[in-house]
Amino acid sequence: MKEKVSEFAEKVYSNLKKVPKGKVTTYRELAKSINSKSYQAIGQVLRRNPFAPIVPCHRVVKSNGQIGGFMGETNGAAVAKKINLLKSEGIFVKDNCVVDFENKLFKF
DNA sequence: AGAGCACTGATCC
DNA sequence: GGATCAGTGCTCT
Repeated sequence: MKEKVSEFAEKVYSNLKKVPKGKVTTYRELAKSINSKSYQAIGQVLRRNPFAPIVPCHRVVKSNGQIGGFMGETNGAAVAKKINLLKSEGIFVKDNCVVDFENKLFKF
């Protein structure tokens, strides 16, 4: 796979890295901040994530506070790990939903 | 060129 | 409240 990414992906990663620890963001806010309406494209790019350890893709959740997916799995061990990671950052997740999501939500 | 996707909003029941 | 349809832009095959 290529480590090169398009401008779109670059913006996504750039904005995502701006999210402070202990906070989460949504695909919607992220897409809007990069002037794009394609939320799926965000997921697509993050899924292929060429900067896996560099970009905190686990800090991105759905607009309703649900986890969404992780490493290509909408629900599974990968998601469980994502939840565990968030928990380490002070973000608790219950039933695939972020606890006190609105408070943890980071807005650009 | 075509299909798929880690989504969302609107619509329908 | 849940299920389904449509729209959307980008990546992969």
